[in-house]
Amino acid sequence: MSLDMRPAPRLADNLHDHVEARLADAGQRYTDGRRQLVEALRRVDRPLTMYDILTHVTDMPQSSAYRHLTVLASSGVVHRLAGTDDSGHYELTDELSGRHHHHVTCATCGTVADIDASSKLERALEQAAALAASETGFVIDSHRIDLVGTCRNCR
Amino acid sequence: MSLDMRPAPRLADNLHDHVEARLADAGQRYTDGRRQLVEALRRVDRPLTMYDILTHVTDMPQSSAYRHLTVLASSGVVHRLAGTDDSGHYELTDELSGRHHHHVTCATCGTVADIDASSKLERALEQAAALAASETGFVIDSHRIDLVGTCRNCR
DNA sequence: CTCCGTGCAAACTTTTTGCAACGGG
DNA sequence: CCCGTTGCAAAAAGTTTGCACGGAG
Repeated sequence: MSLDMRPAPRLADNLHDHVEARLADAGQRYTDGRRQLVEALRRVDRPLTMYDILTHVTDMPQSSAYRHLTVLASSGVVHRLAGTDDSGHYELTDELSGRHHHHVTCATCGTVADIDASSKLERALEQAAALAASETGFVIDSHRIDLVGTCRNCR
Repeated sequence: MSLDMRPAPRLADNLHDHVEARLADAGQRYTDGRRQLVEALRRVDRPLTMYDILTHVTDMPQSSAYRHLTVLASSGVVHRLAGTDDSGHYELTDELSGRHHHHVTCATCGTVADIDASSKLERALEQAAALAASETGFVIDSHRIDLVGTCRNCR
């Protein structure tokens, strides 16, 4: 996991160029399969499960999707989140999507939606991170709020 | 998931009585195996994986542990969290442990530690929850912060 | 006596990996 | 040509379930 020496792209216009550059930094190629996955994650703009992904990217073997996502994750292109159920969810990283955000998970169906981060919230989280560091001895890399609730469909 | 009509025990002195009452409410018995699990979760006082649990509670079949934890979770005695890795972590609920708290996960080894919630943080989270509700149409049940970092052992 | 709880083994879900073939640089 | 990428199938890891027995109420 290398530090980000590259200026953060605030918009996703030239998304694929940035993805390619990140992959190149990690010594990886931006192949067609990987491009399809990035494109799907951009289009849907919501954390997707493997099942969701294979619905949007047909004719890709599951194992290839996992391998691509692993590469994309370690290159800082995508981020994997856990959710309340057992399956992982994938999304473009904050740096590539251009917005820092958090998540809300549906306790019933496991769907994850994004919420944008407010500055007030961020300040509170910074404090929480500092507190946690001093209490637990952890070095905090990142923070994330996960709210749990019930989505429209499950009500 | 029933509402909590029972006064929250602020201390865990009579923990087992409270557990028994919650189970009784759900029409369940407080058997020896279940007691062993609750006792282990109390002793270690940190979210435990199944692997951890079976280390502390020897001579319990894994399937029984899963079944007990499912019962305990649906009775509001334990809570299951996701973490960054693929395996679930279990802990006593806030109501039984007597303290509302959040978590910090080690990105390297997956260990999860607790952090107590400050009132300032809680206020910020309430606001975030309200914002999320209006933006996404979710009804928010609970909130949780998950900080990600590196623990002492992994540095 | 009747269920609930328990153990064992097998099934199921999600994710990872070995191996061989393909193909771009 | 070489090495990274891909597909297929099998394996691994985590969790759930069917079935039968035993013990508590």
